Amino acid sequence: MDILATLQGEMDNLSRSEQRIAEILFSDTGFAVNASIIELASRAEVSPPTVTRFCRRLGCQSFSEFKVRLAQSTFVGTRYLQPETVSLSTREVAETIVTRAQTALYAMHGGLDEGLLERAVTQIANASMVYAFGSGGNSSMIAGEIRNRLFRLGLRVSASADHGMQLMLAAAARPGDVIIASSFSGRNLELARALTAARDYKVQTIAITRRETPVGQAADLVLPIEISEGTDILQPTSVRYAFLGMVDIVATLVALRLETGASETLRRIKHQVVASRDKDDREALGD
Amino acid sequence: MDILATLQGEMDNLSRSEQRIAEILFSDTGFAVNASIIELASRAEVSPPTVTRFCRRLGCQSFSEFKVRLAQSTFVGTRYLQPETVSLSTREVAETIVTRAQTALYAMHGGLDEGLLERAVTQIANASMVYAFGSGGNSSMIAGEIRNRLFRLGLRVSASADHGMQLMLAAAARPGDVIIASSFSGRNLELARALTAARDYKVQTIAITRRETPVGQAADLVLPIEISEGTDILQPTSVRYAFLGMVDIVATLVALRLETGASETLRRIKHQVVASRDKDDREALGD
DNA sequence: AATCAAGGACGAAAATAATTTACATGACCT
DNA sequence: AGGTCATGTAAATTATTTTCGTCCTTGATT
Repeated sequence: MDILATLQGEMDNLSRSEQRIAEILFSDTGFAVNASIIELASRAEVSPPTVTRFCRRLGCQSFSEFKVRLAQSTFVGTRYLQPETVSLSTREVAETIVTRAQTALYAMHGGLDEGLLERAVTQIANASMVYAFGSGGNSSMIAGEIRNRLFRLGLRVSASADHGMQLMLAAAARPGDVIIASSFSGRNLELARALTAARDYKVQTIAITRRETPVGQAADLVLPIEISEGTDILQPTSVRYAFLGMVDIVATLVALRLETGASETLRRIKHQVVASRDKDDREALGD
Repeated sequence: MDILATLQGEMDNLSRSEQRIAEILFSDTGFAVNASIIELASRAEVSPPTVTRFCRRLGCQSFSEFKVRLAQSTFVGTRYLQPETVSLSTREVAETIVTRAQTALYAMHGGLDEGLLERAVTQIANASMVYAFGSGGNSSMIAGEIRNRLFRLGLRVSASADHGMQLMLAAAARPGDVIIASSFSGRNLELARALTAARDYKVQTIAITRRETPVGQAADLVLPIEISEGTDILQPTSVRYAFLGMVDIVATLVALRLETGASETLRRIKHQVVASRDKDDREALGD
C-alpha cells in the first residue's frame, strides 16, 4: 500500500537508471510529488519513458497513478526513510514523530483482517470476564487501555502487567472468559506461558502481536501487527500508535455489538464524572 | 493545508458547477484522486476548464497540483467529514478510527510552538525531579507514558493519577523540580489546584492541555492541544493520539538534549530486558 | 415593465504540454 | 554470433490549459 515502502523492498531489483530515480524519490519526495515526468526524468538524468517503466514496475499503471500513490505516502514528511540521520531540530523531531505515528497507524490498518477482527469482537462481547495482559512500559499501557475502553462498555475486565498474576489469573479463569494479550515484540515468554496455560482451561486467548512469535503462536487468535520497531533507541517506538489504534477499533466494534447496554453504562459514567467537574457537560469522557 | 477542509469552508462561495465538483470530491474522493480532469469534468457534467478554474480558486496552480493536495488529504478516508454518521461495518469503523487518529496527530503538529516546546524541554532536561500528573483513564495513561519515556533517559520521575497525592507531591516539591500535567478537557479542577499550589513553592509547572481552561491558566507553561473531543460516546477519543504524540516529541527532544547520558541509561535498560528474553536482541525496548 | 449594459460563468475549440508507444541502438551475457 | 535487456529518440496519443465567444444574471435606466 505504501509505495515508498514497496520501493525500498524493490531497491535491489532495480536497474541503474531506476535506482537514480528512486534516489530522488527518497531524498526529495517533495520535489517528486510536484514534478512532471519530464522534470523528474531530467533531474534523474534519464528519459521520460524510463520513468514510465519505473512506475509500471512498481505496480502502477501510469505515471499519474504513481504520483497519487506517492502523494498518499508522504503525509507529513519522509524523514522516516532515513533512519540513520539523527534529527536535531525541534521541527524535524516533531515531523519525524508524527510521520512515524502515521505510518504505524497506516501499516496497522493495511494489515487488518476483517474476519479475525469480527471473531475477536464476538468473543469479547460475549465474554463473562475479560483479562488484559501486557508487561513492560508499552504493553502494560496497552493492557490498561483495553481495560479503560472495555469497562466503559459495561464489561467486566481486569488488566494485569505482572507475570505472576497473569499466570494465576489464567489458571483461575473459566470457559467463557477471554484473555487479550499484548506484546510488541511477541517474545514475552512468560506471557506466552500464561496463554498456553489458559488454553488448557479452555479460555479463549486473543493476542495483539506479531504472528510468527512465541506469543503469537500461543494464542488462539492473533490480531496481527507486523511492524518492526526500528533501532533508534532515543526515540519512543511508533508501534504504540498501531497498538492503540487496534485497541480502539476492537473496543468500538465491541461497543457497537453491545449497542444499547453500552450507551447506558457510558451515560452513567459520564454523569458521575461531570458531576465532579464544573457545569459544562459538553465534554465527552474527558481526562 | 488540508484541501478538503479548505474546500468545506469555501463551499458557500462556489458556483453551481463548482459545487457539483465539490460534491463528487466529498462523496467519492477515491475516484477523484485517480481521475483525469476529463473524467472528473464529465462526471460532474461540467467542462474541463471549469475544473481547472475550480482548482485555481482553491489556491492550486494547476489541476495536477490540486490532485496531489487531494491525495495528501485523503490518507485513509474522509469519513471524518461526516461526523454524524454512525459507522457500522468493520471496515468503516477501522477507517474512521485511523483517520481520526491521523487528523488528531496532524492538528497537534500544526499547533506546535517551537519556542514553548524548547523552553519546556530545557526545564525538563534540567529538572532534579519530574512529576507527571493526570487523572481519569486517558490522562493517567499519558502521565504513565511521560514516566515511561523519561525514566529511560535517566531522569528521576514519578507519575501520579491520584488527586490527593498530586496535591501532596506538589507541596513537597522543591525549586528545580518540574511538574508536567495532562488534562484533555482542561477542566480538572483538582489538578489545577495542585498546579497553583506548586507555583507557590516555585516549582515549574508545564501543562499539556487546552489554553483557555482552568488547568491551562494554572500552569506556568502550556503545550497546547486545542482539539475538541467530539460527542460520539461510543468512540474512544482520538485526542489521545495527539497527547501521545506531544509526549513523544517532548521526550525525544529531552533525550537529544541529554544526549550521551541518556543513551547509556537506555543501553543499560535494554541489556536488562534482553537478558530476560531469548537471544534475539535486535528488538528495541520491546514491550 | 421593458431594455440595456456589465460582469461573470461556462463551454468549444485551439494551443500547448505531458505522457505513452513504437521502434532503434548499444551494452552485456551466453 | 545471437539473444536479451536497458535505455533513448521520435512519433503518436492523451491530457491540460488558454483563448475567445456565448449566454445568463443582475442592476440600473428608460
